[in-house]
Parts: sequence; C-alpha cells; structure tokens
Amino acid sequence: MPDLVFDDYARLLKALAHPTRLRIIDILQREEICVKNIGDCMDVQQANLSQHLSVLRNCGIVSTCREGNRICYSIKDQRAVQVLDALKHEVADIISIT
Amino acid sequence: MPDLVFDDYARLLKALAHPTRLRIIDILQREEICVKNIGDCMDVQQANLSQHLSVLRNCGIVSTCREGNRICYSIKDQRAVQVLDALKHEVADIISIT
DNA sequence: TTATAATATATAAATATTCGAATATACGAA
DNA sequence: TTCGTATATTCGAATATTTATATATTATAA
Repeated sequence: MPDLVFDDYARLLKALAHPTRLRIIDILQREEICVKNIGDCMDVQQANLSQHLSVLRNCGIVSTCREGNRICYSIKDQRAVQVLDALKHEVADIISIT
Repeated sequence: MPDLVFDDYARLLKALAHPTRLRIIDILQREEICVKNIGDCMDVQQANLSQHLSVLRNCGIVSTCREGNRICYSIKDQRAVQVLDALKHEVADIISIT
C-alpha cells in the first residue's frame, strides 16, 4: 500500500472525528435535510454547526444544493456512512473461561 | 442516539486518524508483530512510532504482550479493522448520462 | 426598497496534536 | 555486574483544531 492512500484515509477520518460531525452524518444518512433542521436535532450554535458542515464539505464527504432560502445537505462519500456503521458494531469482549 | 455514543465514536476515530497509525492497523490486521518489525515496515523514527503506538494503546485499539526483549502488538478492538476496510471501499462516482 | 430568516465566513483565544531530541526503562547476554 | 538492544516517556516548539463573537451573504416577504 502506498503512503498516499493512508494520507487520504487519515484526512477522511480526521474530518469525521468529532461528535458533532458524526451526529450530522448519522442524520444525513437517513434523509437529505437543511441546516436549520439539522440544528434543531442538536444542541449546537448556528455558526458552529456551519463550521462543522464546512469541514465535511471541504473534505468531499457531503454535498449541498440550495432550495430557495435553505441549503440542503446530503452525503456524497458513502464511506462516511460505512465508517459510522463500523463504529456501531458491538465490541466483542473476549471472555476467557478458566 | 445519546450524545455519549458519538463522543466515544469520535474518540476512536481521532485515535485512528493519522497515516502512521492507520498503517500500523493495516500491518497488525495481518499479523501480530513486535515494534521493531513494525518500524522496519515504515519510515518512522523509533520514538515517534512508540508515541503513535501509545495513542492506539490508550484508546484500547491495540493490546500488547511482552516476549522477552520485545513487545508484540495485536488488535484488540476489531472496529478499527472494520473502519479501515470501509475506507478501502471505492468511492462510487455518480455518472450522469445526458 | 427594507426587513427578516437562513446560512456562511473572519477573527481570535483556548486547547490539542505532532514530532524531534533527550532520556529512561526492561530484558538478555557476556 | 555491565553492555547492548528494544521500547517507552518527557519536554518543548510548531502547527492544527475548536469554539464563540461578530459580521457578511443570500433569498424571501412585506
């Protein structure tokens, strides 16, 4: 595996590695939705939410489309969803029977 | 989904979100291996490698066992491997036929 | 046109991450 | 014990991330 690949993977994970941004992915995974509605789902200030959305946008994880007054966000790089799914898997505890 | 879950997910992703650490996971996924041999696989200084290993250890992603002189590392939280697998998936380009 | 709602951006302070250099620890061999 | 090899830790400087505050932009409504 060439170095560059891991650089890319790390960039993507870094963009995802924040509770607020993971929550955004979790919401977008279910439905395309505008910023206002995302904000209603969680306890974050408007500017801060916008900042987190821009991290996801700049990394190519989400894309946007304007609908009149509003901006709708949707997931563009499905790997983000797959990463979140992987995280949701139960951690198997290894039980040693003595 | 409660907040705490996303905090946890973010902690794990943050620990993974570095090219060197992802590369370590990629190696450990194939075989349990000691630090020296990990270092031989990549261009990183000893101290720095040790620092990255400690990030993975502190987050519970890997575990260690001593074998005489050497310390063997192995993967403890399989979600790390699953996250890496998710990253490896091709990004599907949406081609619009006009 | 002006006002208002939805969203984004700029700036700055606080905090966290990264990495190299130096040093410490643990083990086996002599 | 002393030496050499493998590994970890500490510290400090450089850099990046996070967040709040203030301000800007864009579209609709009045």
